[in-house]
Amino acid sequence: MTRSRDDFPLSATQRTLPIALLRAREAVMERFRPMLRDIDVTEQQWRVLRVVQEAEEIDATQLARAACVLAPSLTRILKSLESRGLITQGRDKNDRRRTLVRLTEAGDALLHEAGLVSAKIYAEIEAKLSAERIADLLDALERMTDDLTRQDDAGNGD
Amino acid sequence: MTRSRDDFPLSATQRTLPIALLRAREAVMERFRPMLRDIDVTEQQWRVLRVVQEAEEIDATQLARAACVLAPSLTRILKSLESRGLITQGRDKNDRRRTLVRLTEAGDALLHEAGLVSAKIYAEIEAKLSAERIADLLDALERMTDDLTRQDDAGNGD
DNA sequence: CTTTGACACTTAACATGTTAAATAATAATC
DNA sequence: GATTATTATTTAACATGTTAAGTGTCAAAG
Repeated sequence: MTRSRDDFPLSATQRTLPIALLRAREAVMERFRPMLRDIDVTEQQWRVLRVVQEAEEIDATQLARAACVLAPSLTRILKSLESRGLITQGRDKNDRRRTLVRLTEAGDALLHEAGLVSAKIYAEIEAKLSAERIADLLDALERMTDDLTRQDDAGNGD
Repeated sequence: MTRSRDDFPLSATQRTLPIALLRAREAVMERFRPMLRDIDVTEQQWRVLRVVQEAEEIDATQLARAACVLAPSLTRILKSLESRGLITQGRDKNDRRRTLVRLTEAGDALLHEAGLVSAKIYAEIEAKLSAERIADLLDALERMTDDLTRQDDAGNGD
């Protein structure tokens, strides 16, 4: 008799932004995990690959920011992806501190294949929630992120 | 002229639920991290402690679900919290497979102190975003989580 | 009562999160 | 140009995420 996956009472802790955001993200990611597992790529590696793909070439700092991974994690991820032949790392000739990352042909091929599946999954989610609801939610999330990140403690007019 | 921390172009990857939810959560948690660091408790440990506090006594499975941590993580977290004297673990006498977790007095005291700071931070967030916006967002997130988690594949009535 | 299966953790192994410290290269200053 | 500060990345150490396999307990059959 499966009692449903979440039968804990919705107490105060559950009605908070950190938990709600975490649970919502889990619900979404659950649908992508099988695909990621198929191509043997972790969530974080996938985000990194996607950002590199979109940027053609990108340095590690911007990559870390866009893919939402910390620098130490990115170091390990890039090492792993490079050893798998999916990306290449090179030094910026103008600033040799910077690492420039590019997708290899193998990496591009992998993303092309998986991208189709990913798009399909996203379409399924859209079909279930409606594109409008998703757009509204994305807007609200973006606004909140922006409002919280902005450090305009001053006039606080807004 | 601070160019703001995130000046990467809002490309397609950024406009997706997984990334938007991740970034939003980061923006929120950023405000709580100093407090957590003060009391030397990680995010996950904090969630576990909060859930235990609300439940008085709770078994590990429900605890893991409510605190959004996986069973293997919970095992380590409980071991750590127990060694710090914040919680106690006991066996359910009716079902000795189950671990029952309770807060110690020290744990209760810690949560009482930190809870005040936490509430204050949450109030600051509410002041910045408005309680209504947060409530609406929580509703939207809960609905989405529910809609995505529900396995309503037509007939298949559970 | 024994066997089988299901359930509740626990352990193991690897990847990542997180913080602090270390390296290397650039930029600023004297 | 040498010193200092800053920036970009890496390394280290510990905690957690994630999956798979292992262990002990309960429950249903035989």
